[in-house]
Amino acid sequence: MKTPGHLGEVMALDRLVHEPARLLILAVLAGAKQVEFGFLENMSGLSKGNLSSHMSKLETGGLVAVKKSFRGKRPLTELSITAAGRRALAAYRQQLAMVMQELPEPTAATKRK
Amino acid sequence: MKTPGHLGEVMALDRLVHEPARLLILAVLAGAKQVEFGFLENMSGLSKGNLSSHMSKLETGGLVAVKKSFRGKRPLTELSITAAGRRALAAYRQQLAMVMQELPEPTAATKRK
DNA sequence: GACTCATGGTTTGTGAAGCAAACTAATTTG
DNA sequence: CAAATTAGTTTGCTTCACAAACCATGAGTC
Repeated sequence: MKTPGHLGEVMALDRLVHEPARLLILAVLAGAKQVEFGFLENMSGLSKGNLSSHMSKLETGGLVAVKKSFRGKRPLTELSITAAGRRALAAYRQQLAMVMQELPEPTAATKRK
Repeated sequence: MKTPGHLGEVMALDRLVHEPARLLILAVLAGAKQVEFGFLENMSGLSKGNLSSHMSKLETGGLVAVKKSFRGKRPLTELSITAAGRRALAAYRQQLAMVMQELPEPTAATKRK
């Protein structure tokens, strides 16, 4: 037996995108051409360390491009979303939409404080 | 600086619910009073082992109640969602809805095959 | 010039998580 | 009675996410 409706889609969610910290990063990147590391750090509340490691995973997965350069004499890391990243995000969004259709609306029983 | 809109909500998602396998379990349980272990196993495609461990986590978290008995001479494990489980699922659903508002709609650039 | 502090990250360490495979135990079947 | 099925649990392995430590450069400042 298989799961009814589109609920089974939930098992196919892309874990690289599904992780909250990375989903946040991707969503921010989707709204800009290029974003600095430090901006993302402030925006997300992630520590530099965690941001760095999530960034590397997204880069390895090909969802994000990382460009390292210098601003004056200081290092500057900028991130941008790739075409594959946009596709992955769109696919994730779509699967999520189907999953949400199957989740029950809050009822009177669940609404009480 | 904080993240704009409701995007920051993504970092507050309940990890116990966010895990796909458990979300699937909760969604199924939300649609029935009581469900047998074996039914859930078939429905989800999870191995008994994985199902057992996710079940334990949900039980420990108080989102699910587990009732062990016998059917004839064989063990029978039945799961049901608790009130806390329904609330957690509803809260998750709601946060997810806010996150999805912020995710970009697929555009022409991402739509091509 | 030696110290300290800030900037911009990367590396390392650790506890927890998810999954597959092995195991337990009872029962039914050949 | 041996083999296979049912119904789960336990164990072991690999990966993960996060925090803390670390590294390198630059800018005061005494």
